[in-house]
Amino acid sequence: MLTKIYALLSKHYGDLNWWPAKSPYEVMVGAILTQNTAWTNVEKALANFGGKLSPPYIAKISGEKLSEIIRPAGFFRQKTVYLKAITKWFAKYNYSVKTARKKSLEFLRAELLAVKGVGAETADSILLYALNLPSFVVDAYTKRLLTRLNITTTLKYDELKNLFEKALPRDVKLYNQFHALIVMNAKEHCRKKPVCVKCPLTVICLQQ
DNA sequence: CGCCAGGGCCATA
DNA sequence: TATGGCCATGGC
Repeated sequence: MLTKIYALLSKHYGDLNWWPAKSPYEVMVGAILTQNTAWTNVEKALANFGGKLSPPYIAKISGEKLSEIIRPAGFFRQKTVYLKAITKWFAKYNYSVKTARKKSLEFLRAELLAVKGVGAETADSILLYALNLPSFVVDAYTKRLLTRLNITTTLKYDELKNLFEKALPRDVKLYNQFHALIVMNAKEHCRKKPVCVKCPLTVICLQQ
């Protein structure tokens, strides 16, 4: 079923090439800023950096200034702490993705989960979209899709993640594209309507 | 005006 | 383990 969903979405939307960011570090920052927050607000916060967004900059800037910059993204006090924390983690690898990738996916995931402000989804987003490692990302859109298609309603994060990873080839490009497709599809269609007329998944919806 | 958005932390039972 | 309160802005 998941394979079919992927095929339908991919055929309809084509290659999306996520994540919308200029650098791996910007992916990390975006992943934290978008926690329970509309992406449009994240864009405002990112724009406030005025092109100065970099690990050393975040490392040295004061919490007060950082809070002002990211204010539009909401939850700015905690996210200030989180950004400092993820940057401190990245410093262990000299702010280098190449260096970080010398460690295993499992090791890095455990490290990320130990960072304050980094939960399962944020960790997987960073692993997949910043470090290019095959860790499937489950988010609110993913859960909503599976619910809408009556596939599952009760599975927890790791269970959902395993569901996808067992059903699909362990491939970074595929994980990247699939999650991007789910987000794209979710943003394009009303989340509450059970019937999606113009949705590429209509074929599946009508089987319910 | 109320609802919600690409979560996660923490206290409590 | 599993709920619930909390965090905050901006679009609709």
